[in-house]
Order: sequence, then structure tokens, then C-alpha cells
Amino acid sequence: MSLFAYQFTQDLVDWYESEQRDLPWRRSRDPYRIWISEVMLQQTRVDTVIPYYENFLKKFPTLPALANAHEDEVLKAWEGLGYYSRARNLHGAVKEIAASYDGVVPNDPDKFRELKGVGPYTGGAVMSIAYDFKEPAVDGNVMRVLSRVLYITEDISKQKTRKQFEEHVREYLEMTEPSKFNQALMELGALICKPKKPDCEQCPVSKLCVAREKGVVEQLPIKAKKAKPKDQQVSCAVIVDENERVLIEQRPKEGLLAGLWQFPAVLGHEDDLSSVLHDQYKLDISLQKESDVFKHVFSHLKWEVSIYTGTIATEEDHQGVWVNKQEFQTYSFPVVYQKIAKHYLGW
DNA sequence: AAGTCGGGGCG
DNA sequence: CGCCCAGACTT
Repeated sequence: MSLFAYQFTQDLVDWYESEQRDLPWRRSRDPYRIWISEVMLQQTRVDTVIPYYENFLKKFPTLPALANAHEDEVLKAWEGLGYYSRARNLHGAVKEIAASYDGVVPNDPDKFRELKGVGPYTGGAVMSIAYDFKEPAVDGNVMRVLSRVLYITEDISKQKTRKQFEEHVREYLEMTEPSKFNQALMELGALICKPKKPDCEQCPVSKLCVAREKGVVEQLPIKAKKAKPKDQQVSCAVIVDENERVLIEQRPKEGLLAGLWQFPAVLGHEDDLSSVLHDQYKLDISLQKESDVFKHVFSHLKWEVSIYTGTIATEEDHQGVWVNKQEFQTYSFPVVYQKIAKHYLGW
């Protein structure tokens, strides 16, 4: 048993016990609540998650409550948080637990990891934080911290590298409380060992840090660059009738923004949009091209959304889903369409 | 192993 | 503008 590992785990956990933030999901060991927080926190900052977490637990206080909810309600509670498959997978997994595990989160890492949306990180995080299993929870924070402390220069975007980190963490977990140690590692990454301008002066393990000794802390971790988002032209129709109802449609069940709602939209230009309005909704109205272009960046796409507005008489034959303001609020819309609604409808 | 999947905050 | 964030799933 190495002296380094002993000192590292002790110093880190001691620091965590005095400096940890008071976060909503740290006030309970309920695996359901821990799980919700971990899924929301995937690729998402703490400050962004907190209000969603509070609202979500208010609407779905227990696992059975979530299991019995409709997917539309769940997506509405997730509206604006992004990566919506997280919500669908979580909902599916929770329904599976209600059906096959009597509503109790499995007290077993192998079984828990079989659930939808539970990968290596989330599996380890929930099992260690809620039940103190000796399971690593290696996320971006942990890889940044350990790549610096241990001076690991492999590309952290490769899964082989993540497994390397997991092996190191497994060793440390033998000599400390898993719940505290895993959280301490992430907390250090969030508060001290930040991507830019790390506060090495305040770091409880700076004396043990190889990257600091070498003066290369800010060069780590090594990570391959991501491809640039591709440009896409989107044309979108905001069509209202004389009773101030607007036409909306649901996106496909798979792919980008799956299952969310939007104003009728197509990849392409005005003629493509007109075709869809004619074919899908039997609408042949004159569209007015607006001057505004809404730009929106996704992980791998860059949208330029052109807006076309139109009005129809109420007595015309309506096809599709027409909603007033109150009804509109109950559907889940991607942020870019929320902006469009705000701008053209004030909704 | 590489692509897909959101959104916001920060320098 | 590019980078990063308590990643998982598909192919």
C-alpha cells in the first residue's frame, strides 16, 4: 500500500469535509434523488441543474411518482436542459425498476448499470454515493484532477484512458469512504483544480501533484479537439389564426430534439417550407419572410433559422395541432423555438 | 473509434 | 468565437 495513495485520499477527504458545497442532492442518501442529480449533471453545470433538480423533485418526489408519469410531463420538466434522451432513458429505467424491482433502486452495481442511460460514470456515482460501493465514478473533473496529480498524458477522450483512471480510483477506494472520496475528487475539480486558472495555492494535494512539480498544470488534461459544428439552414413558419392560436408540430421520436415540439419547420428554404405546409397541413397561404435570423448552436450543428409568418381565417379547415397561449405552455419546446415564440407571439 | 445528442457560461 | 461542463448511446 503506497504512502502516496494513503496521504492523497486522507488529505482530499479532509478537505472535502470542511469545504464541500451545500448542494440540494447532498442533503439525502436517497438513491433516487442522487440518481436524478447525476443524470442532470451529465455535461451540465451545477448552477444550471439546481433549479431543474428542485422542480423535478417537487413534481416527481419518489421513484413511483416518476414511473407513473407520462413521458410528456417528464420532457416538460426537462425543457431547456438539453440532451433530452437523458430524460427518456431515465424515465424508462425508472419504469423498469417499478416493474421488476418493486420500485427500489437495485443495491447492486451490475444490475444498476444494466438500466437505460446508466453508463460507467453514473453507475459508479450512484452506487458509491448512495450505497458506498467501492465503484469509481470517473467524469471530466476526475480525469482532469488525476491527469494532473499523476501526470497522465494520454488523450482523455479515449475510453481506454478512462479505464486507466478507474483503476487508480479503485486502489484509492480501498482506503477511504467511497461516497466521500468520489465526491471529493469531483469537488476538487469543480472548485480548485479547474480547467483554467487552477487555484493550486488552495489545493489540499498540491504537494503531491506531479504536474505542479513540473509546472505543466494548465497543459493538462490532453484532449482531442472536436469537429466544428456543421451549418444547416432551417425555415420555420409561425402561423396564427384569428383566435390567436398557432400551429405547432411534434418532432420525430428519434434523433435531434426527439419528441419535442416546434413551429412547422424544415431543413431548407421557403419553397421547402411551403411544400410541407401544403402537403402536411393543406395550407396554401402567403408567407411573409421576416428579417430576423435566429442562430442556434448545438453540439455538432449550427442552425440559421429563417422565420416566415402567416395568418389564416379561423373558419378555414384546420389540420394539425393549433394551440392558444395557455395550451402552448404545456408542450415542451427546444430553446430556439422558445426564443421564436417570445419574439413573435410574446409567449 | 467516431458520431450523435443541448444548452449555457466564460475568457 | 472556442472551450468546457458530475456522459451515454449508436453504429
